[in-house]
Amino acid sequence: VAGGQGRGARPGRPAAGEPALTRDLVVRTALDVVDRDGVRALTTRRLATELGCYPAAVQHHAGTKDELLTAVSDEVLDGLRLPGPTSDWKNWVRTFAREVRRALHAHPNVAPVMAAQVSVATGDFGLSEAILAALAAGGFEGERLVDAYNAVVGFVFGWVFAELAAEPDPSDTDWSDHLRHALTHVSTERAPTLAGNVDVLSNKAFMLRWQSGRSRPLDRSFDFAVDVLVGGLEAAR
Amino acid sequence: VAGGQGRGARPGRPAAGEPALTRDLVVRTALDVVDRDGVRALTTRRLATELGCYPAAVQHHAGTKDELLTAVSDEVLDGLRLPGPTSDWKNWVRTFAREVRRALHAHPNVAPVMAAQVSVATGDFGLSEAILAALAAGGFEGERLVDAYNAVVGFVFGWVFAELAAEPDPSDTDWSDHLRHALTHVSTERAPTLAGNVDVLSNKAFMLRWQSGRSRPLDRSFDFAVDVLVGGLEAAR
DNA sequence: ACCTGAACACCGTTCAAGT
DNA sequence: ACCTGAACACCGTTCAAGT
Repeated sequence: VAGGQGRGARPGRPAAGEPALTRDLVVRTALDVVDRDGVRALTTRRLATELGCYPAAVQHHAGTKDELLTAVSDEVLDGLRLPGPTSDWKNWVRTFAREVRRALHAHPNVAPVMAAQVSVATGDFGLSEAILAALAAGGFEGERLVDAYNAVVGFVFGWVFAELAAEPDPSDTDWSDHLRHALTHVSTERAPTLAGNVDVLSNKAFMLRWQSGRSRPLDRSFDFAVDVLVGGLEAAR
Repeated sequence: VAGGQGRGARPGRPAAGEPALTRDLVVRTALDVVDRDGVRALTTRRLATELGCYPAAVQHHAGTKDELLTAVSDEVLDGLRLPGPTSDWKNWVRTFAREVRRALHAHPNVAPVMAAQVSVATGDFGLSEAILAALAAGGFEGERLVDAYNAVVGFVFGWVFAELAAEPDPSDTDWSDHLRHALTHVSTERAPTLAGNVDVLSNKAFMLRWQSGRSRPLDRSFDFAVDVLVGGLEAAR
C-alpha cells in the first residue's frame, strides 16, 4: 500500500456516492506541483501521492499527461482578467498586454509549457472575442483584423514566453559564470556595439542573460515593446 | 549485443587513433531524428541504434539530454544567414525577421524546444552584435538600444515560436473537429466580432486554429507583424 | 580518452479486478 | 463510474570494466 494513505484506500468505488477525486482537483493540484517544483516534478506518481491515490486514478480523471498539461495551461489562462470593452483601443491593448504578463509571471514554470504547445481557446472564445472586439472598435476589419489580432497575440505572448524561458539548470552555475565572463571580455573588434554597451546589456537582454525573467524581469523593455506594438498598429491602420 | 552492429562493436577504445563518435556527429544525428520524428522520438537508445553504439557512448560525447537539446537548438540557430551591415536599419530588421522565420521553419520540431529554454548566444555573440549594430546605426543608443534589441528579438522569435507551436497529437482528430465545429456554431450574441469574421479567422489565427504553422504557415500575418514591429520602432525612436 | 555491457531508479500507460 | 494493485515497456543516467 505505497500510494494509498489516510483516506482508508480500499479497492472499489468509494462508499459514498460522491467521488473522492475530480478532474478539477487533479488539475489544480498539478498546477500547484508545477508552481512549487517545476514541470519535471510533475509525474503521475507524484500527483498520486499528493492526492492520496494510485497513479491510474489520476489518469482516469485527467486523461493522458499531455491532456493534463493542456488543462494546466488553460487553468493559468483562466486567471486572466480581461479589461472591459472600451472605445480607446490603444489603451485596451496596453492593459491587456500588462495583464497577460501578470498572469504568466504568476506561474512562471507553466510558461514554457504553454510556449511549446498550440494554446486552444479556453472553452468559450472569450479571450479571442475580447481582443477582436477591441481591434474592430479601432477600425481594423477583414484580413487586417486577422493580422492585427495575430500581431497582438503573437507579440504579447511570444515576448513574455521568451522572457520566462526556463533556465538551463538550477545547479549548473558553470555556464552562467562562463557567459558572464565572456561578456566582460568580449572583443571590441569583433563585437564593437556589444562591447560598447555591455553594462546596460549584461543579464538584461535576450541571449545575453544568464537568468530567466522569473528571477530578473525585464520591466522597462516590456513597456517599450508594448509601445512598439501599439505604435506600429497605429501606423499600419 | 542489442546496441552494437556492423562496425564490429567490441569493448574498449576503437583500434585506430581517431574516435568513432564525435560530439558534432551526435548533435547532427539528433537534429535529424527530431526533424524526422519529433522531439519525443529523441531518446538515448534511439540515438545509440542510429549511431551504432551504446547509450552511454552518446552521453559521453553530448552530455546530459538537456545539454544535447541545447546543442540541437544552437545547431538550428547556426543555420541563420544574417543580413550584412547596412545603413538602412528598417530594411535590415525586415530581412532579419524573414530569415529567422525561414531558419525556424526549416526545423519546425525544434522550435518548441527553443521556445521553452533560454537560448544562449552561439559561442561568439555574432547574432546579438549584428542586431545591435543595425539598431545602433538606426539611432538607438543606451537603454533605448537595449529595449529596441529586446523588442526585435522577443517579437520576432516569440511570434514564430507561437506560429510553430506543437499540435496536440497527430492521431487525436477529436479536438480539431471539435474546435472546427465550435467555431462554425459560435454564438453571435456572446462573440459577435468572432462570429462576424469567422471565415477569415478559422484556422488562420492564434487560438482559433487546429493546425500548427508547420502545416499552415501564417505568411500574410507575419508580414503584417513585421510591419508593425518596424513601424513601431520608427515611431518610438 | 573512448566505449561496452549491464544495472539502477524512474517514468507513462494499461488492465483485470473489485465495489 | 470509480479506484486498486500490479504489471509492461520504456526512459535518462551511472559505473565498473575493458583497451
